[in-house]
Amino acid sequence: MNIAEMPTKIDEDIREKFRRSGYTLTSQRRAVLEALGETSGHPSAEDVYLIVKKKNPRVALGTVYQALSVLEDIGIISSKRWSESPIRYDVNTKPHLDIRCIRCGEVSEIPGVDLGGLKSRIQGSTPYEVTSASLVVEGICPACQKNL
Amino acid sequence: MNIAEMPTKIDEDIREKFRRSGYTLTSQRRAVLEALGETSGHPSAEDVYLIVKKKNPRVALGTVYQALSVLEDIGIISSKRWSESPIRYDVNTKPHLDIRCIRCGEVSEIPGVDLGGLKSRIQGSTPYEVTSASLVVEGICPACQKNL
DNA sequence: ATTCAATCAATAACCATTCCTGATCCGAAG
DNA sequence: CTTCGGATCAGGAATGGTTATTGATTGAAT
Repeated sequence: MNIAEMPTKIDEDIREKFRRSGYTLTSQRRAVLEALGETSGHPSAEDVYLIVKKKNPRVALGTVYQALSVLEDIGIISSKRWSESPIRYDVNTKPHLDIRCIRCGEVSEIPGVDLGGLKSRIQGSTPYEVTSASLVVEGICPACQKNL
Repeated sequence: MNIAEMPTKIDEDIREKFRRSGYTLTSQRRAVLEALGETSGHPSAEDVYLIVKKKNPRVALGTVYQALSVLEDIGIISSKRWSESPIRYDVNTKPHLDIRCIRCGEVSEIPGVDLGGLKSRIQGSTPYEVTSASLVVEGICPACQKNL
């Protein structure tokens, strides 16, 4: 597998999703997506804005919000909310668990927890039509545990 | 069991929690708590404010927020957050599931779902010290399903 | 009754996010 | 390659829930 192929493959995937959705793949939206891919963590809209601004100082914060909303709408990225924090974005769109440190704010993934059937188990106990069920997890990261 | 005893019993419980916490049980805080008890639903701070205002038009919205924060701090009430909604308050402090209708905003409890061991199961998969794990559930209520 | 900290009412400030407007871009059709 | 119209953009104002500030008021312990 040629490493140089990867970006092209990803591009094809993304282009396809944009085409099907009717949205246009603009340079700003591509820049937002790239910024999201560059960060190891789970950045906020503001974080993404600051990264994008380095290469294109003219982008507006509102544009970043709008781009993130479009990217999420077509299923290229996902978002999660915690109290005391702006919305965090993630290139991982598969159902998974993320935990946020209540001291330093860092978010990281928790692998290996089975979330299967959560929504359907809930659906069995309510007359509502369940559209989403997500787990919000908070804690104290190893670094902050040490620094008291 | 004398029905007239109930309010007194509740009062004792609450008085005790206030005394232990060091906060003072003021008329405003009592009014906020009573307002919460009167509503069948899961009111927002604003909802509570409007109810309290009927009997005491001089209370300030900020006072309601502060009272709710104190009541939650000492474990008399609980709160939950959904996107697209202000924080909702509840006199039920036991772990339980609530679902919010994404059409009309109504919140109601989902009984009969076992949440046991959720936190500890997560704790087993992360080096973080897990402090909270809560489920945010959204859906469409029966009434809104009918009205298209 | 007095006192001092806690609480209050009123209002300003905050912050993440959304909305608005006129300018700009971009792709489809000639 | 040009034209055209709708989508998108930059910049900035507006929004809405919540928190912070301040001087006045309350109330529990002397």
